[in-house]
Amino acid sequence: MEGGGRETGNPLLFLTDEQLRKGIEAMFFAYRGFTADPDRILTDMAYGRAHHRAVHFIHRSPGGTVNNLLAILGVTKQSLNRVLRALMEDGLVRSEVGKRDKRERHLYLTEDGEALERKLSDAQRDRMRTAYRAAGPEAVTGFRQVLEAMMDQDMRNRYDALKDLKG
Amino acid sequence: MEGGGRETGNPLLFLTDEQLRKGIEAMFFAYRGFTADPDRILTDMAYGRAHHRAVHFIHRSPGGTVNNLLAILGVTKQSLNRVLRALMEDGLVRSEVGKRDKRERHLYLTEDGEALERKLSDAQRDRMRTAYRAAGPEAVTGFRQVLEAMMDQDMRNRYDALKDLKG
DNA sequence: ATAATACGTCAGCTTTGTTGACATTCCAAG
DNA sequence: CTTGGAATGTCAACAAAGCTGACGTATTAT
Repeated sequence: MEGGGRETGNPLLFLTDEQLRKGIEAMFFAYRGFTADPDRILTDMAYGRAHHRAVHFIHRSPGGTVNNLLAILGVTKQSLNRVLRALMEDGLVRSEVGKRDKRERHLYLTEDGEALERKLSDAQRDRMRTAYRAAGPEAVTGFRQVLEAMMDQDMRNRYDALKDLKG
Repeated sequence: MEGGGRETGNPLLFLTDEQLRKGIEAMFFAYRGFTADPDRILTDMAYGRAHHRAVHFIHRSPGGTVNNLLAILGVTKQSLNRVLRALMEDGLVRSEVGKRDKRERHLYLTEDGEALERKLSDAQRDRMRTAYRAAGPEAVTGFRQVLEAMMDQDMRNRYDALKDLKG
């Protein structure tokens, strides 16, 4: 019984398949909650998660180029273009031709775009805040540590690049 | 400056918008990593994430009914049916007419289905294990606490129901 | 001059979700 | 025993959001 413990008083009990499975399922169900509030807001206005992501990251690095955003999101330009076109037609995003390099388009949120971003991130932050508060500061540190260790290297790079912008 | 701190030596610094934003972005990028390995395996065999989820939860509660699975996954029966049909045609899932209630179909993985499940969950567990090991046991506790606090109530119920099966 | 880059766009395909409608089978209550 | 409702399956049609491939057009770099 207690199969596979290499040492007595095993300090690695948190690495059992049971523990890992619980982590996997927690991740699955929690991600649902994580996206639930924005999803509700977005479907009311004929947008989806893709629009949310675009709006979020344009807000995060205003003036970024299309290629830049493409790299962060990891989708094809055709897919992103469809989303950006809709957002620009609806006046939530505007693009400026680059000064140094006129091939580039720099992306910005309009006032309306910022308003939507605030609405979405308020909802998502509220949930996050509630969860953080319930779990406590030490749990939050652990939460972030595990998530960061779970990223692919290139995801980690994208995440770190964003972190450097302000914080 | 340091806007909005209600107390000096504020013990709630982990609840700043900056901290929350980092958590949100960490969640976004980490979920990519979380699904990356299974996704790679699945596209090689013309399956997608939906098939993975079905296989996972059938494995978790063998003999569960279609309705049961529907409740866990939170999709329409039409959507699930398409996935289940493919899995059954390919001999990975079998369904048994209920003994007590013959309207119900009880779902099981075949040997091939179990083999696929193992392949997928091995990949996912490997990543989880690496992340857990890197972060350490205390971080793992915090990770789970925050995730659980982030779930909607009904997600939490589904999660807890699965937990009770074995662990 | 020519090649490469950044961007946009057309067309077509896939996965996975959605509604709505309808048939079948079966349990249970009247 | 009939009938209502539950559980299931299936058809059709559609949408969101991803993909590939091809092509055009500025613009910059070599």
